[in-house]
Amino acid sequence: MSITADTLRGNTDTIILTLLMRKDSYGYEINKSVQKRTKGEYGFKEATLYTAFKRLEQNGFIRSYWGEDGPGARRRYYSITEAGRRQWEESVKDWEITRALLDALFSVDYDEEA
Amino acid sequence: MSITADTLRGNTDTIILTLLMRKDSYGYEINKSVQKRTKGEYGFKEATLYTAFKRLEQNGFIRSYWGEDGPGARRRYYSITEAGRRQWEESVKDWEITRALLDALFSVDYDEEA
DNA sequence: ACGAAGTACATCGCCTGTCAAGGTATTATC
DNA sequence: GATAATACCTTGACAGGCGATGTACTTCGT
Repeated sequence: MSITADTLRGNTDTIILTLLMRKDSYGYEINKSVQKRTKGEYGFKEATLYTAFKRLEQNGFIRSYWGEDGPGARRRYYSITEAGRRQWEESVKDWEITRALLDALFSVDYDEEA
Repeated sequence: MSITADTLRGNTDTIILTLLMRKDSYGYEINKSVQKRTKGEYGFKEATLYTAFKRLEQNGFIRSYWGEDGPGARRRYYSITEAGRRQWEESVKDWEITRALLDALFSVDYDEEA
């Protein structure tokens, strides 16, 4: 696993929730959105993605339904729940805290006597 | 595991390297420094800390030696190697990239059509 | 003198998220 | 009719974090 992916670990769920805040979506599309937002620098491995959906649904943060039969392969759509929105709020706050912690911990200019 | 700890996962090694860039140190002291820098918000679990030392030493990023016998319990000191410094540079660059990725991925204001 | 708390190191075994590898099915393109 | 793209899913292994536990020495309060 690359270092980037390791730092991203555990944020998969929040990334998915962020995209579902916008609109209902399905696995393949969500992954394309991630790739677009990161200019191709990051994308989920499929196994990671579908494990995350399962976890999120089990936790009650998302709900799923099969898309209408149109042309193309069948799609399982996901929508975020109220609990999911609350979880998202918390996770983003948490990210901001963690980001500040790591910025401090990676600083070589820190004054130990402060 | 708290969300914070999960995001921090994989950054343990870099945190340790950062502190060793400053001066040689030992487990207990390193952990105290982490707590000080994060104003008590974060600290390693001992098991995490000592596994990290092992990993870092096996990778050639740090070297260890027993401290002079003084009063108090014996201490195993660690010093960062040249390879460790290079690794640190890379990891911090990586953190900056990942930080930007997550900031983008957690944004609800992102323009999908951009 | 004695017990508690602090300093300091170390290991074992479990848990969790990631991912390589494999599989299924449909549609579009050449 | 083959190839690529779309779309979903599962299994098993791996790696890092951590709870629990153990060792040993020192300091401090009473």
